[in-house]
Amino acid sequence: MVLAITSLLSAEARAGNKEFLSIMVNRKEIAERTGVSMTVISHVLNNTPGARVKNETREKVLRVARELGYVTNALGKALIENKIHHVALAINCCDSDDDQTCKRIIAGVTAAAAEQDYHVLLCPLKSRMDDNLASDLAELVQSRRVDGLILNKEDVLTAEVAKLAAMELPLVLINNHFTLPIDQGHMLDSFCPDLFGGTRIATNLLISRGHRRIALFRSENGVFAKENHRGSDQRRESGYREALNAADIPIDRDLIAVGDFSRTEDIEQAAGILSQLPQPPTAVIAATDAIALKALHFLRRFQVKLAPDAVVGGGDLFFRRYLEQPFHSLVLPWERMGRMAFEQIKKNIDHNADSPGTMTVLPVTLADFSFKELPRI
Amino acid sequence: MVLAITSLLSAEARAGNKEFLSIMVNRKEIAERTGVSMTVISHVLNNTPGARVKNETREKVLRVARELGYVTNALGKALIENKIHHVALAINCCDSDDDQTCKRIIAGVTAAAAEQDYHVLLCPLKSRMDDNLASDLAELVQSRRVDGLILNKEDVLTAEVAKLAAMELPLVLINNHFTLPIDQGHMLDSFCPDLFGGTRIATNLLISRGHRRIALFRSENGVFAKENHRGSDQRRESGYREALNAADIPIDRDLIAVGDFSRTEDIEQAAGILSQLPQPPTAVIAATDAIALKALHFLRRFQVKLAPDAVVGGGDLFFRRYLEQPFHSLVLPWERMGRMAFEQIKKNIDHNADSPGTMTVLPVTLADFSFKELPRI
DNA sequence: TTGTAAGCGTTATCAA
DNA sequence: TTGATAACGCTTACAA
Repeated sequence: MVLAITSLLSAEARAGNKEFLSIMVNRKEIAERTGVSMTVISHVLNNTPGARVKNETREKVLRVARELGYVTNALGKALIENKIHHVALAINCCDSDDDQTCKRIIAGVTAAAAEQDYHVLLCPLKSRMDDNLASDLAELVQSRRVDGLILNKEDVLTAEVAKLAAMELPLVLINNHFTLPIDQGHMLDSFCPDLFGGTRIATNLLISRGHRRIALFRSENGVFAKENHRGSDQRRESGYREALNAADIPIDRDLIAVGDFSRTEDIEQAAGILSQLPQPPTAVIAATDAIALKALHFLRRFQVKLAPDAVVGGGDLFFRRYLEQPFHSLVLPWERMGRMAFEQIKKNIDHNADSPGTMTVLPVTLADFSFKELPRI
Repeated sequence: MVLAITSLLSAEARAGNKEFLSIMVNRKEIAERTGVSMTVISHVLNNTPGARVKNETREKVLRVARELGYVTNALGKALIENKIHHVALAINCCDSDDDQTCKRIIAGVTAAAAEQDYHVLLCPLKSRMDDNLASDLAELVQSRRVDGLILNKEDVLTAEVAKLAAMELPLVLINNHFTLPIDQGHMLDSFCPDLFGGTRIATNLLISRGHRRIALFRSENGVFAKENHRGSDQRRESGYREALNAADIPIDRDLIAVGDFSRTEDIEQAAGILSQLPQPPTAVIAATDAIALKALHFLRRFQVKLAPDAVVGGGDLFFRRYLEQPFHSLVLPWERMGRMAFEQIKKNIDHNADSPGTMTVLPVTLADFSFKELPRI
């Protein structure tokens, strides 16, 4: 049931309105009204550096342009300059709707773009569906709708990225490092959070609180994990191991839960297994606050109770502060990565001589959060 | 600290690569290789209805186009058709980062747009800052970067929307009904959730569980609330009152908490006041799950304990199911609204004769969620 | 069935 | 300091 109310206003009453298209002004009109040529008008409106225009003429043009409400047609301009000042941001917004990653990356990219008079075209991606990813995205550039691509997809097939890379179009990756085998040496600009360092920090925190049985919820991305040895969850596990090793705590494989934790069932199952261990964990590290919350929930149901500060999630989602059992979280620098990704693509667009390609790893920190603020009840 | 690794690959090794721009093919090239005129090529590539092209010619053109990897330049086409097949979605993504509204609207709009070969330009809005909103958005259309505008902003100044409306450009509103005074009769296409009905449902649910002291957290939007009598929180309060009246429960103004609940402090303060009442509430209704969670948190600190099913939030955020004290939530039809908004703007763009304008109210439902699944611990 | 040519709104080259 | 004129890549009368 949808309630719709239609305005009763008669067609005649609105008849005087011109269509918006018909009131759109072009430079020919300015030329006619000012008696100035297109060339000069162009110089005035673009403030062409090094073009001398008599002050009187300039002001006349500007005045008429303002009077007519003239706005430059970006398409005409783009056609000749071969730059429309748009970039595409390809990102998955729909799935795993329980975090803020996508919003924060979008915020970073659009903010940086706005500062340089760029606009952002949004291409929603489906999780783990790469059918025509490369060609769909390439087409956006080839049709000149955008000048370059920012691709945020962790679990993209290497072959698809390779296709894009081969096209030599302005491209920047987020959450995905792309490197061809060392002897071919091609590298794409990319930005990733330092999940190794972040997880080490998280693990160290828990160790410093006296925990020795720390469970790690670590995703397994199937085919993607197999072909990419630098997969994000591998990096997480390395950080975890590094911290335990440094503290001389033996690694117990049973504490490392592996599954597709975008599926709640997998979290429940992992929690069940952990709870059955002879010595269940006393602390938990999870990739996201969503996984942490669910893990905590299911562990509770399986009678495993953790201290409120014995959990570290990721993403610093607001809700973790207002739980009866609040927990720690890693701050992932999504906005900053978005900003940097735009700034890099802008460079690639401007000097389209291809640069060497840089892979950038950004620091992950522990969210500050005092548990004293929130006494347990 | 940012760790950056630059590829060691020498410039020479990559020297053979052509710039992507130089490999871009145009129709002149197809014409040369096939010996066919631009006209025919155009007919073939566009499948112009009612154009007869010899099959042999058609296949030759298609083959060469494919061989060359030809992609139509959308700018050239748009310049002449005066349609670029882009729409702008103006929406606030950054602030109040604790809900999914923005993501879900984006998902709806982009999905519907993709079905009709449209692309979406994202314009991030700042909360309550309307400086040049109308002229900034209008400029997107006037510069022909987009064919129309979808504006999602609840607390926009009426004057700014009126400016946009006056320009008669393709425009659709989400979360904002715009109506000029009845004698002027102008109405814009708009889509809103039925917050009146939704809140009535929520209130009825709590009444049916035996609650008679139901607190309502209802936002006050300052200047916007004053100038707009149909503000969303007014509609919420009406639904609440309607349900109580129908059940013959007297309305106690003390139970209606008013504040700017995007600020956590306001929630804390409201919870404090509610807890001091001679008869504190036994149930709570809040606009969003985020507010509900925080309200619950602070009420708990003020020693007010509610039953797990005595709270109704909004937005059906995942976390509410995994709390020690899970709660109900209203499902707001954001994707659907996004879809409908796109479909409407598409119509407005195509038949740009202006239509009467329709305001559409979409049903809000109670999220299904069985508390039996989750025994209290 | 195919081709010629004008035009969409801009910038750029070159001359005046 | 200004102005013709030719691009840019495409569509579309109109002609052949």
